[in-house]
Amino acid sequence: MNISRTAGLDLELVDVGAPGCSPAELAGAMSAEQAADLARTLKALADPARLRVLALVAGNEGREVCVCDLTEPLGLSQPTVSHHLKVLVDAGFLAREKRGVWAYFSLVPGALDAVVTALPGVREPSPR
Amino acid sequence: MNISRTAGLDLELVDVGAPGCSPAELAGAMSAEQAADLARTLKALADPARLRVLALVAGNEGREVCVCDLTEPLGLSQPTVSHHLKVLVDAGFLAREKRGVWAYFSLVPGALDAVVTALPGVREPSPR
DNA sequence: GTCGGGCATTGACGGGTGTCGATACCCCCG
DNA sequence: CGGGGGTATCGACACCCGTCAATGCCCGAC
Repeated sequence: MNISRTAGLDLELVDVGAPGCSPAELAGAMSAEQAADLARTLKALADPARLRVLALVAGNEGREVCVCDLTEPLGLSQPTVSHHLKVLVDAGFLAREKRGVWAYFSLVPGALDAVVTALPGVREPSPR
Repeated sequence: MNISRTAGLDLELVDVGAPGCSPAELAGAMSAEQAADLARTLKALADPARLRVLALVAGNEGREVCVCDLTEPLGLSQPTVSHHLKVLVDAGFLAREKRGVWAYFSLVPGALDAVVTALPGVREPSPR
């Protein structure tokens, strides 16, 4: 869950010396590791159930949300919901706090914004 | 199996005092269609090769980019690159303009920003 | 200690996806 | 008109992913 990396988009020049269709080299390349990292994070978001989980948690910031609160609105079994929650926690979008028998989940502030900032060609979110 | 959402549910009578699953409905729900739609769009982004394609196209806004420009920096075969480009075009992120034998690709303005604003719990981008 | 219940993990299954080679398409140039 | 070259499509393969039932784990209640 290390998506709290510096979300600055550092562009690097790629060295394409071989002759292709155009002699000029392409700018704005994204490194393979950077792309794989971003893709992994986006894959965690690219699921209807997980998006709905995030929306539900985001819409109840004051009140904490546990697993059994989610199974019914999502229409999924408890193991499936638990699986999605684990994916979101591992991706750094949610925080799990286990109090007694219940597990409460909350949004990790700035996690979504970090993804947005890392996207190529997206305007920066409004500062502050 | 749980569509027993009887009308006239008392939204204000939320028993937040009791721990565990509260009987009240959660706020901030995202419709299933809305979630599926967003997820489909995000799946188009959640791939290292496609992210690199977007970065390459975004970094060369002035100059148009064709398929053969991308195969080498990506290290993928031409059919695979063509496939990824099709996915991005179908998702609305890229525009294809075929001039003669060559196919030139360019970013669709605002497509990425639209995704960002549809994300739950993300700040709005500055309208500049 | 024993029981009950909320949550996580496992195993299995079906469907989706990225990748490539081969091939078809199609437009420009001799 | 025929050939060449850039693209798109097809078929096949391996792999990953979402889902559930069954099961295990662990904490609080009695």
